[in-house]
Amino acid sequence: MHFRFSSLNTLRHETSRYRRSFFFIMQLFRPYCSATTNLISHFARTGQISQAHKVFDQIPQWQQTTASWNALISGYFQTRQPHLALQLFDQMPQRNTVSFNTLISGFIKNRMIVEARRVFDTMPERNVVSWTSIVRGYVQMGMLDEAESLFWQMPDKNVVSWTVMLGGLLQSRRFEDARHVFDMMPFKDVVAYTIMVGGYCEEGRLDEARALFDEMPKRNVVTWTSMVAGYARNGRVDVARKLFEVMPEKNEVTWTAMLMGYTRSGRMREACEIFKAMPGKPIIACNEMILGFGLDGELDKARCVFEQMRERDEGSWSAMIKVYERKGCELEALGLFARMQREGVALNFPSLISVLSVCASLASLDHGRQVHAQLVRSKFDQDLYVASVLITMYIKCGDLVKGKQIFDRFPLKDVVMWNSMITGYSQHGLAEEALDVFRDMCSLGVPPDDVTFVGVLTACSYSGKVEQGTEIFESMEYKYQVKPEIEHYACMVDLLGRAGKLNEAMNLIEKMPMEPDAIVWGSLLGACRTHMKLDLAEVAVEKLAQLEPKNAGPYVLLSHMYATKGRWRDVEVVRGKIKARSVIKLPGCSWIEVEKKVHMFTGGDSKGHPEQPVIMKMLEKLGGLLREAGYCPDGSFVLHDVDEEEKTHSLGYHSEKLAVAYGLLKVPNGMPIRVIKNLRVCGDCHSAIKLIAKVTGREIILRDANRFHHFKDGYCSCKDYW
DNA sequence: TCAACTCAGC
Repeated sequence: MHFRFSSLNTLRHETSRYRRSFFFIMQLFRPYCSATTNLISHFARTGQISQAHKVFDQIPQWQQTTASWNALISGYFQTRQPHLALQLFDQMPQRNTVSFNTLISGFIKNRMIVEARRVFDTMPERNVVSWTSIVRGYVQMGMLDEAESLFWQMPDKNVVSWTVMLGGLLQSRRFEDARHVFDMMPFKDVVAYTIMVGGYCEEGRLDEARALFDEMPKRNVVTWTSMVAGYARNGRVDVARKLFEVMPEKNEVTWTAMLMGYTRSGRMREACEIFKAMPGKPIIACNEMILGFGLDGELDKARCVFEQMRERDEGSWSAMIKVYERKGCELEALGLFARMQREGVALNFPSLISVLSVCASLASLDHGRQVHAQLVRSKFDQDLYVASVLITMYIKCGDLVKGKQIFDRFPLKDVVMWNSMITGYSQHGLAEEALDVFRDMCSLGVPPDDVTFVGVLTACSYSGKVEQGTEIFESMEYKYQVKPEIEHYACMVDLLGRAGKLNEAMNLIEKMPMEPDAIVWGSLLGACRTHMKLDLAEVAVEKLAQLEPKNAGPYVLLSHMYATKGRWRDVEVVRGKIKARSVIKLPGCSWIEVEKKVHMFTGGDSKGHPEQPVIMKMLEKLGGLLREAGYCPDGSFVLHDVDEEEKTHSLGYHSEKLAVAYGLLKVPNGMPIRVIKNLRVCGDCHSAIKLIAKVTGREIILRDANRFHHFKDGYCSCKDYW
């Protein structure tokens, strides 16, 4: 390239021409300048920070506006790299107030309030945004006092500043103060109103929310959605629906809120209708459907939704896993968890929790350990909640030592963790240990909650500590400020009943401040059966018949009691009632089989029974497996035990024992089986497992409160392990 | 370029 300057004049002329054209070009490129800034900020906003930086590096320096620097800094904050953002800030050729504001809000986004405050204190000049940002920072950190003091110091406030403060007050449930601030606002826009409405809704103060909603001069989608969600969340689904129908405009969130109203109240028919009509079907809505179907027992439909999703997030996986866990499909849950990892989905909190629960109910220490290892790797194991679930898992799997180890590792325990340990010990019948933990907890000043007392009372009940249990029960309210709920009364009925103090148990029931439920009466009935107290048993059975008209279990128990007493006429009468209640008919079963199976569901055990359909499915699967093994060639199967004393076919498998038996079948071959449930291994359970060991040719080791039970070749040997 | 609002998960 070469230049030809003919003369100085020309040179001058040329130069000015060049200068003119330079400004002309600048003029031309000004939109281009803002276009690159836009591009950078777009990439930065969407988390593509490397793209943003690449564009920034490629453009000439004159295009690197302060705005583009700011955008880049904001991007680094957004991608959680505050150090890089700060580095960039230091390199900036010139900074404006926006740059400082970007820094403040960036630090706040990364929950670095101290750094944000430092910037705020040292920046050359502050505007409303700076003030609002820092107030918002304190609100976000829950430091409301700081937020308030700064808010009132603000030289001038705009709607946003007021709104931020209002949000903070509502967030910490200071409704009266919030209302005061709201009334003081010189100008209220839709957002301010919406926040107020949303705050009331969140608290369940629907009438106040509605009053404000009706009074608003203008509403937007968010306002409508808040109101609909408020009604939907608080069990007023039909009101929510009415509002939903008349909304001028709906978005994904609105639809999802409405859907949730139905799924949460178990109204799946309506939920389906909404889901079908919903445009776009966002992931959250799909996840909600999975949970709704699943917890309603429709596992296939839940899975169908899961499989049909175009895109899944970790919530979808955890929802499906949780559903399997809750419905007793442990292997399915583990299988899905494995697939999740194969497909490269990041481990996430809820699914790890579900899987741990699965390990606990499978009592599979091996799986449990594997999950534990993953928890350690992903650093989730430091979480107090996770640790509590881990403790429960180890204890349920019979590894009390490991459970205790984890428990001891946390110097600061929350009530949930204390409860895990107490409940764990009590389920093993280790009353002294449970009570020790309870005492430690109290002496450290951790206030026990309702769950604590269920654990403690159960421990007393299992170990026959009547006086101690009674004393604790009576001190609950005045000493610990925990109001006894129905489950505590049930524990007490169980405690007194087991100890043979049936009249006292009955007195307690009569004095209960609430209406006794099936669990309470069931506890009494169980105790009556143990102590052959017929008159009270009859009362309990009548009550149970009213509460659960379709449940034949109590009558079956009563018929056994009559049979024991030789009152055969009464047996016949009760038998009629059983038949009338045996509405479940399995294919290939005679009525008498059904009667027995119905008894299996409820087992006459004092503890409540899980969902019948799940047990039905278990029975069917178990039956199929046994049939395949040629054990029951006639197509029927009855796992029964002959009670030698009473000469009756007493089917004592309550659902949980059956679950144990079924769980055994699902553990893959070649894996050692260890089972511990919160039950003592008794004769009937033994025979079921013996049968399974024989049919499947497997060696099974079962562990209960005191012993190892070793099942092999249809025989069982026991040995103490303490 | 920076500041406010609605739908989950234990």
